[in-house]
Amino acid sequence: MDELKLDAVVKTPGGQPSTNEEALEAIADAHPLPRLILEYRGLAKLRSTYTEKLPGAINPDTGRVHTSYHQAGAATGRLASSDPNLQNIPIRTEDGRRIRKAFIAPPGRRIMACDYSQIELRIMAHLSEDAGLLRAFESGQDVHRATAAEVFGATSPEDVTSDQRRAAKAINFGLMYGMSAFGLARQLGIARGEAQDYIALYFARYPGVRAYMDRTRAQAKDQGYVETVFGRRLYLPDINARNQGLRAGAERAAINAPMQGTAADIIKRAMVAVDAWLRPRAARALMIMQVHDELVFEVDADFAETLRSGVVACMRDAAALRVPLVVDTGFGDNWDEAH
DNA sequence: CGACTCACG
DNA sequence: ACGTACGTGAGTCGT
Repeated sequence: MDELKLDAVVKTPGGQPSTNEEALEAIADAHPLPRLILEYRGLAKLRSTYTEKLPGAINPDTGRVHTSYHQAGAATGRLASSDPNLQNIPIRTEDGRRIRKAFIAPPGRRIMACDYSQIELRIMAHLSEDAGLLRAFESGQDVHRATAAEVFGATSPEDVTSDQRRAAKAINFGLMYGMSAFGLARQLGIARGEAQDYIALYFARYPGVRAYMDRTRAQAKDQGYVETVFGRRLYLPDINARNQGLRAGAERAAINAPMQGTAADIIKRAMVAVDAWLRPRAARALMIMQVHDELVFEVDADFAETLRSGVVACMRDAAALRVPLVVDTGFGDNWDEAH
């Protein structure tokens, strides 16, 4: 970067000039090299982590890849997956999806994927009891579109542009992570002041969400922990630290953990229910993977619809919140098609 | 073994 | 004023 006079705009946690995707993207217009490096890195990652590793992970006795799930692997209550990690199989790029297509159903069977729709935002609606958010989910609206209509003042959700919806989606996700105006600005490529305006507008339209977040921070500082809907706690030893960076990090974790943790509780309850439902039907279908808000099955082709209705009921009824839980399902001969 | 990067929700 | 979005696992590189 020195030689080509390209300025680094991002620093690593160690204070060095970063060469990560964001940093290279920022200087890609000044020289052809950054984009070539990104392209190479993306392909090298897919090859070294997946293409060259997964075939060696096939168990010769079963002909399958078996991951390890860790029940207490993540602080929030999520499962973790390792050796190999099957919770980070690519999906976001076309080349990546070629990896996912390699996970196939045996002859005569199909893959079924079932995922919770917007589960963490639904939990935020439940916990905050915010009237606008509850209404959006109760009426089955596209919640990012509804948020965009509120924040950007569209007369109706149909008038929301794709850019407005994208910005609203970033706001919705960012809020659940305890983001700042700076973080939103960076995510959207806009000025800090503009991002701050969006956030202020959001909280004006969804006052229950702001009150909930203030409550959660206060409770964390007071009690030293936050908890999920079902009462499972995450202790936050840094929540009152004098070191501002540590303290701010703990505050963001305090905001996020009840939502991420409740979602983890709910899908685990669903898995127990699915297991019980499936037990007398074990020859017809297997629950084979969990990916945080998704369950994956293999199923006899002629049993697929029966499985779908059984699993959807288990997942939908795993918790009774102030908003409905919605489950999306898909089938395919491979995991990619099932989405 | 730590730092960095990047795959996923 | 300050740093700046949550939670993971794994590959590569340098020490």
